[in-house]
Amino acid sequence: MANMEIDAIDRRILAILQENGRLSNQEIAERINLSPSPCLRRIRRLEESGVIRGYVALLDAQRLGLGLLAYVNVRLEKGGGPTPSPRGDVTHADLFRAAVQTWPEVVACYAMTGEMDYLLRVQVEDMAHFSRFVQDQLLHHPSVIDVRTSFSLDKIKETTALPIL
Amino acid sequence: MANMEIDAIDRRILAILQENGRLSNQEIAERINLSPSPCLRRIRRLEESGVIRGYVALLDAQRLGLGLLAYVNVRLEKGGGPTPSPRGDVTHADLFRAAVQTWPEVVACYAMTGEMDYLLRVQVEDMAHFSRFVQDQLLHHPSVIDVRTSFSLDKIKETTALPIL
DNA sequence: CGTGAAACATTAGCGGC
DNA sequence: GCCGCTAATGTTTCACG
Repeated sequence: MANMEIDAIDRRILAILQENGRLSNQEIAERINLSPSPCLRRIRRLEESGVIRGYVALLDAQRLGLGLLAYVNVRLEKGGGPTPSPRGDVTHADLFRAAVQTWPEVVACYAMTGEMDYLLRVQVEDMAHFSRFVQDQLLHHPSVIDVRTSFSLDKIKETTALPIL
Repeated sequence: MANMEIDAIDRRILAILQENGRLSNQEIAERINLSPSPCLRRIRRLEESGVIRGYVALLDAQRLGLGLLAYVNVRLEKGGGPTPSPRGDVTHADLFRAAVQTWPEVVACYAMTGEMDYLLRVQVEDMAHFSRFVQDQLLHHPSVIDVRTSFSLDKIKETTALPIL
């Protein structure tokens, strides 16, 4: 089911769901002028095919005491792991990626083109917490060479909805 | 309702909902050993207070033909707007922020500390589309001085769920 | 906080285009 | 193939103990 046709009606359903993921099937059916059963069949098909990756609630970071958002650029050592082992090497990239999965304050991490190797989105309570994270986790990690941080001063725009229409 | 107490039970509800925003109230109530009505009352309270900002479906960008993700650092002109007007000025920042809202390919934008003024997350079909966006929109904008782009090579981690437990 | 009943939503089966 | 109807099942919601 990796490949599937997505027609204009599917796109309208997706546009609605990525703005409000809890609308009832009936409500969605009404908005696209379809009866509930074919509408539901389409939604299930989009879910099972993986076009819809899932449904989530979005929370307010401020109100949960996570008021500090940072983007951190990380550069790693090149080549094999920290113990230069024979072959079938664990690379620095492998080690770093595994570590990232265990750090809860890192909510996103991408391998990037350009000067730096990785871009991390880090969501924490305050500067004290962030400082501890950088000192004790990031800079402490054997694969990390260099770290450059920018802090978010203001959120101009932020949406999980993709421009599909 | 800006300030409200969030106890351990609320946090467990939030942790569940930010992983699966379509679970039925009954299912959530079971998982936290509560009966459906107080559970629903808590959820409604969290929604109305704004701790839960909303519910969304997350879509697969690849399967929707939006396979290219870029982070773009933007630097703006300093001071008042492009027509150096008397006072009560429209600043370059104001102009740029308004433009950002109208660009669908920009799914996120933050004002940042550091060398560059803004960080944009841009989601597009391919390099051709991205190139058009930079040339025709970004560089064409009168407030923009400088633009530096990095492209995502690999998604190591990405979650909308905040580390609240 | 929990119970229960009414209102509402989801889902599978079937006939028609 | 895809749509829309109906009927059974399951879920949400609210008044009340």
